Amino acid sequence: MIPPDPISPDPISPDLILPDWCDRPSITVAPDLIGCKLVRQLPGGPLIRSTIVETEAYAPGDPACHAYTGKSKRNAAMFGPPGHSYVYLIYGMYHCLNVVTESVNTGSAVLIRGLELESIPPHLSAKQTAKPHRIAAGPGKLCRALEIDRGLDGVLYHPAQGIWLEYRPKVVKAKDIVQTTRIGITKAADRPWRWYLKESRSVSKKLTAKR
DNA sequence: ACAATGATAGTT
DNA sequence: ACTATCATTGTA
Repeated sequence: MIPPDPISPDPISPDLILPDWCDRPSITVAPDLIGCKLVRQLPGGPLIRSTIVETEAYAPGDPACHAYTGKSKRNAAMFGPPGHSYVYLIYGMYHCLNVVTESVNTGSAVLIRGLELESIPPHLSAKQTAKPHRIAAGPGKLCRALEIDRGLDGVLYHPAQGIWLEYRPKVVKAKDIVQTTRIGITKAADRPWRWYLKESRSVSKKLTAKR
């Protein structure tokens, strides 16, 4: 299918994840994104390549989903075409990055919660001393590391936008992925719509909070 | 356990 | 206009 954007057709890049692949239920796309690459080209800065190690699905009819009560200024991108971003500000200080799933006007997305950076970019080298593998462990932290804010809300995942997705470079087996309940929500907290790479040290939290 | 910090959505 | 809430994080 053709991306509904006025973006010039890109050179043959078989690794690039396109909107059509995201046009499926978030509960299917979320585990499929584990092991895929998120790449960020900072404007006038470094190229940051990373592996997605933790995701959560937010679905139509899901009380925890921002789209649950309908379209608004904040969540408009969720109702847009798949394969685009949805970025929002949370707690007044952190941003969260999503991949919009399913067709226009559906209102579903996958929250990216953890990234493993392939290397530490220069602008983060000061923080490198502590725990480099934790720099993008958590939805707020990864947006800070990749300089993602609402300016990137609703853009197509594509090199031309400075942010894109690539397919898994190698197979990820089901037994290497853990499925648990989602973090930080009160509504529909029992739905097991969070996935993470078992072996990764860049997962925000390994176990779901009890009680 | 809790403060930081501001936009959002629902209520007067 | 007012206010409770919030898909978080770092520090105590």
